[in-house]
Amino acid sequence: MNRARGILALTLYNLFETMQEQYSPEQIEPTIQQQWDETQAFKANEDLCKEKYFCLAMLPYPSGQLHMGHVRNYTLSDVVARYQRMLGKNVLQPMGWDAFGLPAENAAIKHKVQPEKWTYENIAIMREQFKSLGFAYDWSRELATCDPDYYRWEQWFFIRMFEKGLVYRKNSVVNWDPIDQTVLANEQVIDGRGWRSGALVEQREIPQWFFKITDYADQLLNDIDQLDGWPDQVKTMQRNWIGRSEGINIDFSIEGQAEKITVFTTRPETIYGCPYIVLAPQHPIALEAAKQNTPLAEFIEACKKMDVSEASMATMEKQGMDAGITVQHPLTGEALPVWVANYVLMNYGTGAVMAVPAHDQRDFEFSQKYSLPIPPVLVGEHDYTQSAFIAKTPLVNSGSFDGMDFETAFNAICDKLVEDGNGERKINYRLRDWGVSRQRCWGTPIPIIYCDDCGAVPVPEKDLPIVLPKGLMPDGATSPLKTMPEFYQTTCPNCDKAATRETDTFDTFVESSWYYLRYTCPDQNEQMLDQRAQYWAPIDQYIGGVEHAVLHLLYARFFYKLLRDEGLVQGDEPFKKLLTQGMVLKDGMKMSKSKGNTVDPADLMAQHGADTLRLFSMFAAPPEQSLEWSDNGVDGAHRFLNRFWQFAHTHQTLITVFNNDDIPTPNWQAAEQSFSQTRKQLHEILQQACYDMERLQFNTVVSGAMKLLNLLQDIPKQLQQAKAQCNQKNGDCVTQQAIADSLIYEGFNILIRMLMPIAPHICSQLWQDLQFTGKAMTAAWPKVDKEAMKSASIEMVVQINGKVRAKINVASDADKASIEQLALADEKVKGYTDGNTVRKVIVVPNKLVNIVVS
RNA sequence: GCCCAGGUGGCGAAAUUGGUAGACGCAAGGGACUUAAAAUCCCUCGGUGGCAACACCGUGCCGGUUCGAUUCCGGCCCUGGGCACCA
Repeated sequence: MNRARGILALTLYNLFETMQEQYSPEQIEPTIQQQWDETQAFKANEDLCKEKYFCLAMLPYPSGQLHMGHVRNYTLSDVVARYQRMLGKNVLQPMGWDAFGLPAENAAIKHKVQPEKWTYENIAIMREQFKSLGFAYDWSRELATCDPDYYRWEQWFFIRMFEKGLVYRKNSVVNWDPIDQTVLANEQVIDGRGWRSGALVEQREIPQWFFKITDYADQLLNDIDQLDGWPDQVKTMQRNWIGRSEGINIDFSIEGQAEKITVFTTRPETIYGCPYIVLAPQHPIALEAAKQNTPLAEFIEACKKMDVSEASMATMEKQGMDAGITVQHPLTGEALPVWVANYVLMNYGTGAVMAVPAHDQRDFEFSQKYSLPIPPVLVGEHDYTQSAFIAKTPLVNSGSFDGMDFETAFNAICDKLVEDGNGERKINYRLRDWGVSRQRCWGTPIPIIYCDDCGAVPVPEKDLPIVLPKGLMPDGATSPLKTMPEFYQTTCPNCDKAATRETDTFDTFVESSWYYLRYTCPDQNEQMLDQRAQYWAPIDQYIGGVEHAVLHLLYARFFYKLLRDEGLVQGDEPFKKLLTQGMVLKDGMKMSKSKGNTVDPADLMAQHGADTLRLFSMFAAPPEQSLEWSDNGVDGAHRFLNRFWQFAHTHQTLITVFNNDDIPTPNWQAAEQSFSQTRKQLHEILQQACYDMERLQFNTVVSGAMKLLNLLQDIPKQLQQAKAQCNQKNGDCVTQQAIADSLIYEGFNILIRMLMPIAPHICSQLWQDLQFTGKAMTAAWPKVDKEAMKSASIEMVVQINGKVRAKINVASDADKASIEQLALADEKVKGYTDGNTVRKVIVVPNKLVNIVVS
């Protein structure tokens, strides 16, 4: 009986022991998260005494469940935020929801659920998932862009811009589905057909609202130079998107008419090589000509039977038709035919180009197809049956301009055209004004009222916000706002007559162009932004997907300048540093529901915990590259955390004792060589981690942490050897033990701080278990001990003709001459140099010696 | 079509940006422990040849610059992102 009880007690005791030592994220993580909640650990205050740090990841669209792209994006941001906090900065990291948009309307059509309900339910799910991932957000600043308290300020600002003349209304083409009688987004057009109806999509012109972003083209271009913290690739993409080019508008007078056709060109020096000019199908003169020309009218009509995206325009087969009118060449006086072709874009330049088939590839292909002339006007041997000759060589066949080089000819011809009244120098931008009207119901209502007498009248400030009606239920056809008189019937603010509201809503890019500033004062009900915006702006680190490299980031930069010009913020640019994160792939493909290759972060969290997921997503690839998903890799990350946990618990007493009694300063002089080497490596790893942290290369920070743990796990073995050695020498083995212990303490202390930003739950828990001084929340980033890294000698590589042949040990302060001598004296090296002539010796200090022999 | 990236072992990657290619991890193979399995620990692991020391080849392909190139230059091939109404 007693014996049985004894065995039971022993078993329980063992069980208790194993439970203690078991790494259980499912217990640790909620506990730690609750501590953060209760202490409002991440609530940010405007503290003027501390250096502020605004860290932000692009706000998510609340699509439902979290996907791995979210986990990666928001972990990156969280690691930066926590790291900066450890450096002592006053960190703000908020979170919000890009809550308007098409998917909510699609869900409404599919599941008969109101967009608002769907959106808020998704937000609730995602908020919980974010919380269980342990992100250090200041939740008190959370915002959703579909909240009238948010979008009222967007409406207010739009009206300010209207009053300033920075917004206007004009006709613009959209994709029209003739069966569903609705406007389609580009993504809803599949192979030229409506996604639901299958009808051939048509281009249709409707009036829409525009922001005059082109007024800011030069600023948006020039201020790119201020963006030192942005990747070059993104800056280049933005420059190219704005596409500033210097050229000239040239008038070609139409024979027999007073009217002229104006073309824009950046290559006026090739004007003698222009055998015809080409109009976009939507060009007013083309439309005019089509009135008396049925085949032309049919051709223009046919050009409308396609979607409006630039990609489909550019890949489409070039087609054209002679418009039956002629113009006069401004320099030769020659009569030139006018063509209409689908490859000329109405919304770039003047919608008309002078063709120079010999020196422009698109014109060349067009000339070949329709057997039009290809007269060369530039010097150079070239086969003009194969391709256009693209170079800037001197002119030929160009009258009095023959022989001039590119620059001289460019200026001389421009001057001549301007002098004759046929030209005007012009700087053109590829950038177009930003069309913000959307024919959708789940968006911010555009605050405009149409009155028969007064025209488009802005809603008075006192009537804002214009709130979306409740109970919206889109059905895939006309926007419900257009069928709700209670929404659109109103009176004119000017004359009180019956009037109609605008039923279009804003492009959701408008919301995402300024949300980051609203985080600074989400509770401000009197104005759009207040003094707190001045404290926090600009964003110190912005993080988001590469797919936003142009549009979102350009619109946000534009809006910041608009806000600056209204005195609401200071400075020119909203984002000091930018990190563009790569995609998450599986089997080499982007993860998506349609491809059926998704991995559910919720499952993985349930299985391994948040820290494992965070660790893996930081470790698997550098932030900017695409990340290949691997289930085995996740297991590996979990194994590492388990090893980390086990190590702490194996050495628990040791570390606790050291911590409470302060670390004895070990006598490193008395240490065996291997211990100083280990300590040197330890600080080298830390130094690398500091460097990698600054350059946001977290994958190598994780590998550094792994190396560090491997190093610490080797110390007991080293101790055994050291003890054996000092026994032989009758030395002080107690000292060796003390040194090993203090190394373990020092190394683990560094390790736990190094991992804190990436795996904050396990680190916080261990910090408490090991009774480290102070709170885990206020732990500082570890410091490198430069002394530890000093060493009397270093190893250098010796190459013979660029191939590594030997290694030598040299004093760390040795000069080049003595290093060279040492290298040449090496036995292995002699084997290569004997009987050969040493031509040259290159010594790279601290790295290598290369001996060139022959 | 245009603009921007990327291409390194069986796989994810590293190489502080012209200086030891493959750190760290995954997978695989072998071994220890175990009645067994799991877990854990130890060893091997770019290719070819060789018992071995070692030799040669090797960072998408072709060429160039350099004592030295994954890194710089020129040309090509492939993959990914963006192209203005997906966000």
